[in-house]
Order: sequence, then structure tokens, then C-alpha cells
Amino acid sequence: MTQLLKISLPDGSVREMEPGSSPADVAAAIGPGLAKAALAARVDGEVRDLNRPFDGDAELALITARDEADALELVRHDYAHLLAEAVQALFPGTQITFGPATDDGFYYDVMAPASRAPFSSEDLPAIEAKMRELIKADKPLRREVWSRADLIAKWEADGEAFKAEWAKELPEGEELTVYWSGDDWLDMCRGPHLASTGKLDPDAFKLTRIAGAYWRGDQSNPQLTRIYGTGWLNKKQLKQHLHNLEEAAKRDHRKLGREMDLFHLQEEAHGSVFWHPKGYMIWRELEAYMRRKMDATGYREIKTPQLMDVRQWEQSGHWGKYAENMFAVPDMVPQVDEDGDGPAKPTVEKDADWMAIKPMNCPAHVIVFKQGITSYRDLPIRLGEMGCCHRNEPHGALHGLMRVRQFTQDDAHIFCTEEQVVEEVRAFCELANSVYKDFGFTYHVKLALRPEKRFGSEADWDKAEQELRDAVAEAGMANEEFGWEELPGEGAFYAPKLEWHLTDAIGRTWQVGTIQGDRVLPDRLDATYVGEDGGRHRPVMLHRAIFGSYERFIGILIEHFAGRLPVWLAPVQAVVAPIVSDIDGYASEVEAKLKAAGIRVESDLRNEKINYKVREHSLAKVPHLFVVGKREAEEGTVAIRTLGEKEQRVMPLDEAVAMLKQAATPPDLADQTA
RNA sequence: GCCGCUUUAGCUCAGGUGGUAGAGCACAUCAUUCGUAAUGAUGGGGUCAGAGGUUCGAGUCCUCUAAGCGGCACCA
Repeated sequence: MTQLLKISLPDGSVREMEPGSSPADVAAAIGPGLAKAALAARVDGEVRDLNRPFDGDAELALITARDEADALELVRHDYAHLLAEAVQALFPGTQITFGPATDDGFYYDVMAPASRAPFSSEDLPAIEAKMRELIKADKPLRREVWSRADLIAKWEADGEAFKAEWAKELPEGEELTVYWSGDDWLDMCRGPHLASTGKLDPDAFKLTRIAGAYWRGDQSNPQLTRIYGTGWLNKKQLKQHLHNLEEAAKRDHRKLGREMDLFHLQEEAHGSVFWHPKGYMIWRELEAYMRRKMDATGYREIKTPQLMDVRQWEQSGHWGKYAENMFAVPDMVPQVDEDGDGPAKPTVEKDADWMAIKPMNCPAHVIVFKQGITSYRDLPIRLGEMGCCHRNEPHGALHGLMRVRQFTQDDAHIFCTEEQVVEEVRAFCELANSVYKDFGFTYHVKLALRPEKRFGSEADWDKAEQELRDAVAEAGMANEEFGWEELPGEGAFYAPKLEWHLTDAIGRTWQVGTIQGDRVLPDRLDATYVGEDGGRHRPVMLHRAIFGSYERFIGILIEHFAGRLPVWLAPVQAVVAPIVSDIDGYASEVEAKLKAAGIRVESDLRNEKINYKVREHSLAKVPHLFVVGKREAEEGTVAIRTLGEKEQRVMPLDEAVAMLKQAATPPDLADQTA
């Protein structure tokens, strides 16, 4: 006697099914349309294959293309397997390793056979074609449970060293699954998969690039070839995605930086930025803004040396831990050897003293703190610096303004007592919030917890982590709205850190702000204050930044606004463009009035047609274009063409000046002028 | 640092199989004074990333170096 399975569906109904039946059977029982549309099934919350039999009574939700997140994950995973199968079909002897789904597609790491060169982008079209062939063949994907020993034997027999290595590390006795594609190819995989390769849309994927990647992400392991693809449910989605990529490329800060004449980079100073007048104007506005913010919240600004004796860096611990990322210079006048035939080179004397360029400002700030005697009554002391630092980053890491070797932080260190930590961190959360809101960013707050390699006792870490948690809770940000999340193992070796991740206009995230509670450096550099009891105590040192670095933050702003910066940040806020040269006099008058009102304005008196001027300044992303012709000159008005708006507005000059003055007011000053 | 690709005028790019560089934009000069996204003509401009090699001859082939791009690793 068999007992029927009770399968509950999302609409609340319950279906009775024969034992051994699967979600596919339920779908078929409901209707042929659903049976065709179903891609996989959510059984008691777990995504499973459509034709994997039920284990018992279950709650079932069938997944179709309408359940986009689940469906995308499924098809991308399938594309990854298909990719691996295609590569092996085309290039026998290729070893396969891993191939997960990604945010927009999938990849698979493979090792080309020794007999041929590593794969290159030239191989991609052939692989794509093979994948389409496999989709067309509509090979059934079949799940099978294997023993670990069988799996290892299979991989070793096939010469799949990486797979075998992985299988050997899987726990003994665990149920391991493989998926057959047809009956001639298989990969070990937890699944789930679609019922057959034919469920994939042959026109909804594209192999995009080839890259190197270390086996298991470890630099000391062999390097594999990673083949990336983007994969979607249908052709339309793929097309949309490719379009989005093009749009993102258009707002690339490196491209816009050149087009808008903001900055440049060149070989002789790679990783350091040459700021041009327009780009540096953005910087100056940001710096002035940040100074106002910090002045208003109890920070005092200092300036500390760029070069310090290496002995100082030894004491702070950086020379031991961080030397490979530091630039060092001999403390001497270089003697250039001009006698030899070869190129003249400075010579360094053997006993030269070495100095290092600061990779961070913290030690110098402790040194300032240590001057004189500090009473607990003086705490907290907040020392800020627009600190220019140099770090010798791995060359492959450099990227436009986003990762550079010379950068300036909006840095500050808060020296406070144990009791003051939570309040100081809370106040920082508020300050950071007000800054990000002023730029129109939304953000997530994350807490990076103790890493494996770390200084200090467990008790200290417990305490330090809890302080940050408490402070964020008090600021009302430890919740979903602020994307609150804890990241185990991601903290610095000396302290846990709070991180602010901005989300830009096209959904990318950027880590910028941070605050860290440090008890190690004050100890190493012997910073103390005199407490209420007359004894010496260690202050806690909070490292914090909001922009992170000016370079990076400007890069993010450029991409976020696609170059169309808010008026207060725009390097040129308005251009006055006369239509005919008879009006040059009036144009200069308009320019003078705007200048007097503090507006960054230029007039374009070139002998060019107005169409040409409009086009040029629009492309240059000037927020306001003041067009003046005979009519305006007679009436004392201006025709304002605002970037991004279709209609122009004609208004009296005085009114226009007032309007622009208000538009150009930085957000932190807006309330006072309103 | 690792893998792959790239490097030609200020910018974007063209230059089958080696025979001594080309376009558009930009720039300069001249003409044009033209009301909302490119007026026309003329002209100047390049040690083809750098070094070495093969060759009668190298932008083109080879080696090395550097930087850039896409990833990986790194981001204390």
C-alpha cells in the first residue's frame, strides 16, 4: 500500500502525488503551459531540479522565467557548465575546475592542455558556436549521486588533477552529486540544473573575455584561464545588458577626465595624477566643503611632514609590516656620475640614512598628540589633515583615479578615552551621513570583523567590535535601510573597522569612508594622557575618513554624475555666448556681473555660429549656457539654456545672476542663503 | 606581482603577405556675423612607446623593458 505525498503549492492548495513523483510531474498535472515554462523547483525552500523526486511531503513553488533572480542564477550556472563541456569538446585534454554564476553571467576556470597555448579571445567564437550546438542538441541534464571514491577515481582516470584534488578534500561520506549532460559528459556539481540544455536560449549569452585566475584564488597556485561570459534568460535581456555596459563605459572617469580636461596620467609618474585647472577646481571645492564640515564638528587641522626618518617608521611598526608598499629615499644629495658612458645615475653612499615617504598620516598625528602633556579634560582631541600619502601599490592594481600611488586623504584621528569611543563613532556616523547625503549618495554601512592574523587579545577585539556595533545602533543605522552587515575576517590587523559603501547612479558600489578603533598604535608610540586619578592612561585612537581620498572620490563623482557635476562643483558653472560679435560688449557685462556674484563663468566670444557654441559647451557639460543676442542686449535679459533641459528660459540679468548664485551654493551653505 | 591583450599626430583610429606613414576631430590662418548640438577653404603637425636584433630594407618579423587595458592576487 502506498501513501500519497502531500504537495502544498504557493496558492495554498495541496496536491496528492504518487511517491517517486517530481516537481515536473506536478507541473504537468497543473497544465502543459506550466510544464513547459517551469525551469526548476523550490522544494521546502531549496532550489532543486525539476525532475528530482520528492523525498516526502513538501512545499513546492515552481520556478519559471518570471522568478527572475532564481531563474537567472539557474541559467547562468547552466551556461557555465555548457562552457566547460564546449571547451573540452573542442580541445580534448583541457582540465576543468570551477564555474559559478556571477552578477551578470558566469565564468569557468580551465587549464589548456600542455599541447597548446593558453586560450585567447580568438578561441571565443568557436567556443560560443560549440555551446550553441550543445543547446540545440537539447541534451538532458541528469543528476546522480556518487561516492567520493568513485569521483576521485573518475577524475584521476581522466587526468583532471584539479577536480581530483578538490574531490579528495570533500568530507567523507557526504552525498556527492554529479550532473550528466546527455551520457557523454559530466561535472561534479551541487546543482540544481535545468532539465536539459535546450532550455537555454542560444541567443541570450555571449562570451566576453579571457583572464588569468589562480587556482583556488591563491597566488602560489598555478594560474588557470578564466573564460567569462554574460548570460540571460532571453535575447532582449542580453541586448539590454550590452547596452548598459556601453552606457557605463561612456561615464568612465578616465574618458571623461580627458574629454572635460580635468586631469591626466602619464607614464613618467604612473599612479600619480596631474590635475588640470578644471579638475583641481573640483578638488578645491571639495576641500573647502570638507574643511567647513570638519571645522563645524570640532576637528582641528594640521599639516605633517611628507618624509620621516625610517627609524620613526620602524617604531610605528610600518617599516616591518608595510615596507614593501613604501617609498624610501636616502637622506643625502645625489651624486650624479657623469664620467661613465652609461646614463648618469645618482649614487647612494653605503651609510646613507634612509627616509620614507608617508604611506599614511597616523604616526605623525600621534607625534603631534604627544607634544606636551594632555589632560583627560582635553579629550577628545580630533586632529584632521588633508594628508598626501604615497603607497607603492602592486602595478596591476592601479586604475585611473580609483587606485593610485599618490593620494590625499580627508584624514583625521580622534584621540579619546575608552568611555568616549561610542559617542565619537556615533557622531562620525552622523557626519558621514550628512556628507554623503549632500552628494546624493545612498550607502551601506558594514562592520569588518577581526581577521585571522591580528594583534591584541580576544577581549580587546570583543570590546572594539562591540563599541562599533553599539555606536552604529545608536546612530540608528544598524538596520536594513543602511544595508547593515557584518563581514567576518575583513578587519585590519590592528582593529575592526566600519566601512561606508556608496551606491552610485548606475548601482555600482564603492567603499569610501571608514572609522577604526585602534589601541595598538597609541601603545607602540607610547601616547598617553593624564587621567582624573593623576595617572597616565592610553587614549584610544580612531582613524577615520569620509571621502577616503580626493582622487577616488572625484573619480566616483565623475562616474556617478556622468560628468554632469552639480553646479557648485562644476569647474565652469556658466558660459556666456553672444550670437553675433556686436553683442560682445553686453556679453562681457553679463560675464562681469556673474563673476562679481562669485560664479565661475567664461564668455565665448569666438566667431562661431551659436549652434557650434551650444554643442561644444553642452559636450563640455557646462551646467548653464547664457545665450545673448540683439534682443537680450536691448532688453537686459539672458536666454538660459540649462544642461539636460529642453526649454530655454529668458529672464532679466539680475534675476539670472541670483538664480545661478543660489544654484552654485554648496549644499552645506544652502540653508543660510535661502 | 601573475595571465592575456594593447601602445601609430593633442584625441579617436586606418595602415593584407616587410619597400621608408594616412583620415576625422582638435590647432593655426583667411573668409563668413550666421538665434540654440558641428560654416567653408587653406595650412602646420608623427624617431610609428623605448632599447636591441633579423634583413639590402622594419610601423609591419623576433627579444627585452616600460606603461595602459581586462581579470586574478593585493588594498596593512
